Amino acid sequence: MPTVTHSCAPFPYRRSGLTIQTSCSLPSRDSFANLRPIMAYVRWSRYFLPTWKEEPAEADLPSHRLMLRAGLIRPLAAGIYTYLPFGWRALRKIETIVREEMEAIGGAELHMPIVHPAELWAKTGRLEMAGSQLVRFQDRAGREMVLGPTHEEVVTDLARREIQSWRQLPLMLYQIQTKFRDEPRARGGLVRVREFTMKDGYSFHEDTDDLDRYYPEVYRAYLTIFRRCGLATVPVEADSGMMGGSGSHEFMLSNEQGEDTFVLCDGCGYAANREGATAVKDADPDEAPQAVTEVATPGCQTIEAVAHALGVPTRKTAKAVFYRMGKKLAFVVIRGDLAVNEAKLARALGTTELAPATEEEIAAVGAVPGYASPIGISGDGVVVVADDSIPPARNLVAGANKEGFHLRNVNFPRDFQASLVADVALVRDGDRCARCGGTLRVQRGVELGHIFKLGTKYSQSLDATFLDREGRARPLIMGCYGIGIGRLLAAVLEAHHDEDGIVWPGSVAPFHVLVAVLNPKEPEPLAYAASVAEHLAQAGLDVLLDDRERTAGEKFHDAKLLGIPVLAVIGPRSLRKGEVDLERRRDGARNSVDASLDVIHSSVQDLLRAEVVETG
RNA sequence: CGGAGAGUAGCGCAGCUUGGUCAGCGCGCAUGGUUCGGGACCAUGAGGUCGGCGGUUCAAAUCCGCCCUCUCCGACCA
Repeated sequence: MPTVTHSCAPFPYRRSGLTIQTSCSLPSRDSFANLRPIMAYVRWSRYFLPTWKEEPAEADLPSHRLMLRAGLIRPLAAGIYTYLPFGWRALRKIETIVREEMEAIGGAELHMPIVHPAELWAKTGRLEMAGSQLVRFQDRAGREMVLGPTHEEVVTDLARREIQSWRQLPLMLYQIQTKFRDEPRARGGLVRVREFTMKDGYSFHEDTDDLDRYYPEVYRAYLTIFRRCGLATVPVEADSGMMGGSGSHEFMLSNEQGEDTFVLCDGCGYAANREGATAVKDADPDEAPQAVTEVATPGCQTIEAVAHALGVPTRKTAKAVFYRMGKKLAFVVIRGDLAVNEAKLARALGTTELAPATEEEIAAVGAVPGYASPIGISGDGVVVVADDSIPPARNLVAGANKEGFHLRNVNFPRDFQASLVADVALVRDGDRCARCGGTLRVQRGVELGHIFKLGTKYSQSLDATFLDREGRARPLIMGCYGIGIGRLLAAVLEAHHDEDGIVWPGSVAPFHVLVAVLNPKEPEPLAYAASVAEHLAQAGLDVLLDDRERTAGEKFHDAKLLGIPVLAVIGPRSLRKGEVDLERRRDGARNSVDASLDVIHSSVQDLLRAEVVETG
């Protein structure tokens, strides 16, 4: 057997979880049998963990600042990050939790490609729908390709080829994979990025009953995953949006700076994404319709100005809002105190392409911007939509379609008609709950997970069918389930930090213990600290040894910044007394224990057990 | 894509209004020495085409134009 020589690495060249032979020649075949797993610790002096003393100017969110300062990530471009070793460890801890819970509900992990043929996306109609978020390019043969922003198409194509019989169902496939979406606006560090790691799962069922039975299992698994990561999430009813399908929930972490908005009832617990939330619209006491009269309102182009000029509350006005959908114009009439929810409007109109209309487009249908009136508007080019707040309202002030004039006492449907009456209003903080009459609160949050009952949207368009028990070919019933792993990591930091740095929940901490030698230049303390680290690592703990030649102050500050649950301090002061000082990151509690390996080990374990209770 | 802000040494910033000792400060980094339990001290030193291109001028980090990048708000978001 040939001997390959290479330079010897200085001790220790063993990293956690790896088995690296440190001899200078490859071992013989037999010697592999003697290798046993080496649970090694990590020496900071030989690790890559750069920390920053100063706050980065670019970052706003606490999680983003901490990830940069504590050496978890580094930016490459807008919304594109490198995970450094410390951050990658945390990410892998989270992935492990996700894997365990997915396997627990019968999921089988696979790995799908990141590059897809565009043709596949054309078949489901999402090639154009996904629009500019979908990165497209050509391979050398000129074939159109895309970077996968999600994998419904690919997994359904796989199912089409492989699933023929009801006997193969149900099936849950999942992966942890990189996605790329060219977001128009990346923001907030890892909260909203363009390249990201996602756990995406897809279930296949023979009928909707089976999907309905399985869906709650995933729902519960998601709650478990987030709880194990130390996060209390709020499941909210969600809009299934461009995914299609019949039911959907988002799992939100309540956070002031979150990228999403949801509504929570303080009475019955009703929770919904703001896109789909409904609220009671109190109607004013019924009053007799009055005759329409014209009134001069010069310079009053906003509802507030008109209401003020005429001395009426905004809820006694009708607001006109215009959207362009394709070649048509949507003329939305809504009570003046309410705002239009574009997602609801799009759903009511059965369209996905809504854009605010320009003044020219508004004028083209005969309306006067600022004084637009639904009265007398008709024609093929315009669809009048009345919010359901309009029919019960009496004697509203509306535009007169004449520069500088409004109409008093406008009533629906006496004075104008609508093609459609629907709830298209945005829920406001303080609105009353449609279910229990309680008060709705609008909250910002970070969307950590999203689950959908897809139904047959993809199986139909990709012709993924199976033979049912009666021998009939039917499209697969599907569900899909996503978790943003990097965003979950960011959320952990949002929820678990203090002014000094990160405070990891034990379950996802990159290391369990940080062993800090205060005087690593002295051979004996360093050797002793190494033996402590080795001992703890052999016991199965993830250990980082701070053997850098830094002042004690720097080490203590870095320890707080990194947020490793337990800090073991080895310095001359305690060593003289035959002790080691242990400090818990969560509350700063300190105690000195006898400097024997076993005592240190059991003391550390005690502290870590307390962590599990607190976060589990 | 709209609105706002910012690009000067690895990080944080000053200098720009009023063009000319204006290539600076703090931290970090390197070397030597002193320190050594909560971000120490002294000395010496390395490091920047001032985001890019063009223009004005005797002279541009500084004035003008175009472009690029980054951040925040909004639009958008399976």
